Amino acid sequence: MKPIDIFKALSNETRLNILQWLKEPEKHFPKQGAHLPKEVSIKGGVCVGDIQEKANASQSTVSHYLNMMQKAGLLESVRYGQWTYYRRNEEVIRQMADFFKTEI
Amino acid sequence: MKPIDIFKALSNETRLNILQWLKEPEKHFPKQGAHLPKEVSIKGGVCVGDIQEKANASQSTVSHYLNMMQKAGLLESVRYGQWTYYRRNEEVIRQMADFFKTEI
DNA sequence: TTGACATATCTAAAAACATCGATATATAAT
DNA sequence: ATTATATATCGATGTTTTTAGATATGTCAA
Repeated sequence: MKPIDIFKALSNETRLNILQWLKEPEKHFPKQGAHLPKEVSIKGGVCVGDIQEKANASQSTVSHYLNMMQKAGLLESVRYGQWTYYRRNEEVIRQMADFFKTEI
Repeated sequence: MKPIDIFKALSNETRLNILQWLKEPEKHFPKQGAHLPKEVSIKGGVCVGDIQEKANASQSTVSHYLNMMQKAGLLESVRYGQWTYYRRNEEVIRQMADFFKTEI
């Protein structure tokens, strides 16, 4: 876990929003998983297009955001067909919250 | 409390170090308060010069760092004569840790 | 195989940030 | 008053970040 990369990733309103939206995907992305057959459940994952629509930024920008958040460890991705689903990496987020509490 | 300003302030190794050093001022700044008469105790405060020396950056850079950390709410300052003593704002830091734990 | 769609990557331009030396301000000491 | 010291602010420059359009890659459907 690299705290500075995580802080950088969170230093932007849109990225911070994305992370928070993904806490409750079904609430913030009602049409979530519309593409997926029922038997495939990518729990909590939302595809780039849905995130882009809500984030109101260009496709390349959102893709870039998601990539940097993943590199920082905040998100993880699963590819299903032509879609990439991003979800929170709760383990890292929890570690970071602990780090903040005890080391900052 | 503006989380994004706080994240920005923490997105830099030197600034992150400063905040952590100030958790244990007596440990990291042995000559702390050398200028101060005993009866004036600015608990946990360290002057800019001492911080600069340890941070190994220019005086203007460190002054700027401290100012932005203060604006973000992470630090508070007390002026005593020609010195400005900076110390952590534990209240804000705690709030931020809670925010991270519950909202991120 | 072709065409449509989702996502990633590339490229470039603008905006923001980082950093320092120089200068200003404030206080202290002589 | 002058000088010295501590800190803040200014101004300039180099670096990083942001952002989007264009293009590439990969997948699906006909």
